[in-house]
Amino acid sequence: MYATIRTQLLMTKFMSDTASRLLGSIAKPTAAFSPLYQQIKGMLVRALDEGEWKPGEAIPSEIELATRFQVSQGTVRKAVDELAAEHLLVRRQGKGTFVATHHEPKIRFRFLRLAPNSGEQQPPQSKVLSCKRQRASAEMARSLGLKAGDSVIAIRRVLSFAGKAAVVDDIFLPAALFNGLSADILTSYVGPLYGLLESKFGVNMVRADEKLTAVAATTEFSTLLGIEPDKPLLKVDRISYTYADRPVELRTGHYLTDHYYYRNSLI
Amino acid sequence: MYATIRTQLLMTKFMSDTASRLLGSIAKPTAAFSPLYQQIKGMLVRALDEGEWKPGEAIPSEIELATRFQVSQGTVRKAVDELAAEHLLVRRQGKGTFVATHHEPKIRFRFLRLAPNSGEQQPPQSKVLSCKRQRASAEMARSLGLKAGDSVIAIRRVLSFAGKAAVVDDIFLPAALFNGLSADILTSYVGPLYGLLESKFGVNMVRADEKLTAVAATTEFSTLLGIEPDKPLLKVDRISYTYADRPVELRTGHYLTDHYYYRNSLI
DNA sequence: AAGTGGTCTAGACCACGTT
DNA sequence: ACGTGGTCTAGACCACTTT
Repeated sequence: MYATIRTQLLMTKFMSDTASRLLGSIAKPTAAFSPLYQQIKGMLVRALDEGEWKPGEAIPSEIELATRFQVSQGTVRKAVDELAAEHLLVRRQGKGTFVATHHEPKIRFRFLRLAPNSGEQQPPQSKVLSCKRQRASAEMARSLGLKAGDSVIAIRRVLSFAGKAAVVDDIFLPAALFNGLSADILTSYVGPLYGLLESKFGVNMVRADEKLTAVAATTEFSTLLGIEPDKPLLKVDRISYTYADRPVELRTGHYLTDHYYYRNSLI
Repeated sequence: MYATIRTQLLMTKFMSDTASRLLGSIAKPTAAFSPLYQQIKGMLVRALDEGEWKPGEAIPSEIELATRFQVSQGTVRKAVDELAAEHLLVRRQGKGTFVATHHEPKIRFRFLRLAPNSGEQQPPQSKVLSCKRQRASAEMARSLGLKAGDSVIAIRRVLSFAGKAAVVDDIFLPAALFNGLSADILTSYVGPLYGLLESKFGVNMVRADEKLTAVAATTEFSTLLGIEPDKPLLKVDRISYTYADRPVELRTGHYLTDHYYYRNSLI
């Protein structure tokens, strides 16, 4: 099976020196060529997307993958290196390479960029206010790659640190992917939402884009956060993506930044 | 000279298989070991910091560096790869490896994360309001690694897009590093501030940390931005670093996010 | 001792840009 | 034609973890 893939790869995409040796210089390099390690990276992502290995599990060793794909260990290595840099995989020397999971202590809440002005970082408490099924708006459907009128699950929750409300989240998920998700399930679950979505629904968030603006608190948000109206809030619009860049979550957060700030690094 | 360095590296840090072959198995690996490519990366950063190669210039080819450091091309490659990933260097196939510069069109304003809600991204106009020399506050001195009472240059400017004011920046630079910087120089210069600091003062910003909060506009900022008081603004506190993680700039921006947003990617 | 990822080397050849 | 970075291979050995 893999030998077939290999041949196809080489024929359509790239002439490795091995192939040159084997086949002679028959074919010219094509206009758009993609290196072997990129193709292998793509195949690994597809395997992750199809759930061949679940979050937290080990993927096959480099040597094993190398024999499977009929390439050298170094080529597999480069593919895995990039996936590790993108946090799809986690390497552990001496143990193996694992599918990244939102349950891991070091990764938990890694998409939550709020840090306290003083004191230690601590995990938030989540209180679910509502979880309703509704029709996607036109813009929502477009962002999530849904058809107009498809169902989404709308969640509203409040995050608190040390008992003080700091964030109101409005979360929208394609109902087709998260069938059965309810307020009860959300409430009874401890840990990050993305951990739940990963374990119970097999959808692993790996990347997100955010748009930040400053807005005045509406009366709605001011009551939810226990602050006076018109107080400035940090509004965070997020689109989250799973493997292969499929958008699967829309989220708007309203952050109270009196005692917390949104941290970012520019490189 | 390089042979000496090489020997020292090997003795203190790491036993390459070459070294093992040469020296036999005399020394045991030390507790804290740093791979060769990391050491070479460090030496390259030091060279950049000392200005051995200026922004925009090419550094020596990989083969040249390999013979200099007495390692294989692959080891140099790994060091350069990491520096390219951190945007200290820029690789160009067929041409060479270059020191990253803020003048490059693709890099210009890469620390400015404001994007328009609609329409094309465009470069900002800068209007310098003041440029004064003053004493660093205690906290400022601490952040910049200065002694209490050292001089800093304080710059206030307004950035506009399509003639509309969008940002007020308050910038603080160690006077010792930027002697002679004046409002005139700032005003007569076209392009990003970091480009000027790089060309005229030899200080290249490579990394920055930001803290974002939402605040109400004071009367001061509301007049500068031409908006009503108490309007929500995005406050961005930034510390910028040059090579080897030395902090060299403190900056607070107040962003009007009516028509622009702060974009961010979580990975 | 065995298995995994991590480092390093040496050599071949490809793709890209310049001469 | 040549020099640069980019890819790929094969093999050795190191560091870390588990058996």
